[in-house]
Amino acid sequence: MTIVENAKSPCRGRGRPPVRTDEETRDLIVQAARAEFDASGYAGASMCAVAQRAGVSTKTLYRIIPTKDALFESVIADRIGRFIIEIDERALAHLDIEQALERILVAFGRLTLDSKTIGILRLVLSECERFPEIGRHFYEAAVKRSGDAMALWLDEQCRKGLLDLEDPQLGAAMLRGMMIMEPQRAVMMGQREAPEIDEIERRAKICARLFLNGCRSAAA
Amino acid sequence: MTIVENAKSPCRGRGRPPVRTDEETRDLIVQAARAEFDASGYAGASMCAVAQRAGVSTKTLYRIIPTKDALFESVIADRIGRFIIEIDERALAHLDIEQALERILVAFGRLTLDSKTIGILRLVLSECERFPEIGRHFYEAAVKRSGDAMALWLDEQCRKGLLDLEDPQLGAAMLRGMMIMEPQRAVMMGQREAPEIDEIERRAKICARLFLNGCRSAAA
DNA sequence: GAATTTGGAAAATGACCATAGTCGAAAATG
DNA sequence: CATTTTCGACTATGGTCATTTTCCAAATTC
Repeated sequence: MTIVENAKSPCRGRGRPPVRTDEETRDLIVQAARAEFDASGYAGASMCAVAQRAGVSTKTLYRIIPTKDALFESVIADRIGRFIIEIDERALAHLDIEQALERILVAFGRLTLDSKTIGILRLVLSECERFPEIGRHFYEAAVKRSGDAMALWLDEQCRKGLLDLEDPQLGAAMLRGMMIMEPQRAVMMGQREAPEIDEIERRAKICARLFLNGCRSAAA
Repeated sequence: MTIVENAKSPCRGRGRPPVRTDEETRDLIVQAARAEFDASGYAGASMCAVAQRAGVSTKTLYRIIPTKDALFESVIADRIGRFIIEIDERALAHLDIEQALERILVAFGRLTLDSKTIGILRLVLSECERFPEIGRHFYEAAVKRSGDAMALWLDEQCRKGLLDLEDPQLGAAMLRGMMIMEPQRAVMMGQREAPEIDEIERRAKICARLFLNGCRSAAA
């Protein structure tokens, strides 16, 4: 008695079969919307342009995602998972502390200095007044989570006696700032291209050394 | 034979005297526009709302500032002078290097962690795709100039042998990042209030110590 | 082929906006 | 009071946009 089936099950229904599943269409739309919002901001983006970019009609667009607000939120939600940096203790175990921190900073830099990431960040910053939920969600899921991961690692190094830090959260915040603020801001303002991997590595090396020296000396 | 007088000289003209000078009206409008753009972004702001906030008619608004673009540029231009940090060598001369750096960081923090400053920064970041001139101008006049001032000071300390830095520009960038990125971003995302002066001072102290220790140790 | 279902193209709707222009009430001079 | 000037209230125009609706050409089953 399964009256309700998957709406898109392939072999039922008499009419014209769907070109794509709604899932796929949804993806197309969200990708298109990301590009459009990125180029024009929330208020400047046009639903019509999104539909064109996605290659669907506005009718389909509105069937899948019913309002512009919902579309914007979908775009952010779709990307938010990519803003988290994982720190894998075991992969770093065989490295000395400076090399390990370098690795962590490189991972963080690759993530946050990527031009797509910066595009989303700009969107969030621009619109978080209009969509406080998005600001909060992004901050919790991306900024805070990366910070916590770093702080946890720093705290562990302290417990191992390799480091002396009063406040690992603050230390993590400073590390992130010294690593990415300047280049990220320059990219966001259109004053330079996103840095290549070798620049990120160079920067990470200098940051790691300066930071660790700063802490070790403080301990002495 | 002075035929052309000041357009608003108080005692000529037979008709109704102007309520304000055009200068004053212009100020009113720019202030109102700052609030409106800040609240709604460029595309979302309405000229009508700006006029209402300023308490003038749209006619007057357009007489003083002829287009929305020009208004936006006026808002940014009006504020851009406030984003520059001056470093007064003589005022710092009697301090040791750590105290001096602390002072510099406090000045920089007060400037860049102020909620009005952050509002303008958000505007610039949001709209610098639409107004590349604004992005460039802001970057040159604010970001770069502050950075240069700091780098110059750092370089001088190196020459005095108090510091060992390969790249003072990079050092200045890192200092700024560690000092302000995290709190500035949290404020911009609406996740906290702008920090009070004592928090800024605490942060400056920690930054200065960590940074100087980092550099000195690198020299040893 | 008839019935049925899909989704694109295009137009319709109702709102808001930048910008320009008209009108007239107020306030000063002579 | 007549004249002159300022400026706000109101209206108009041409445009864009989000959202809805209509119409229709496939594509599939029976």
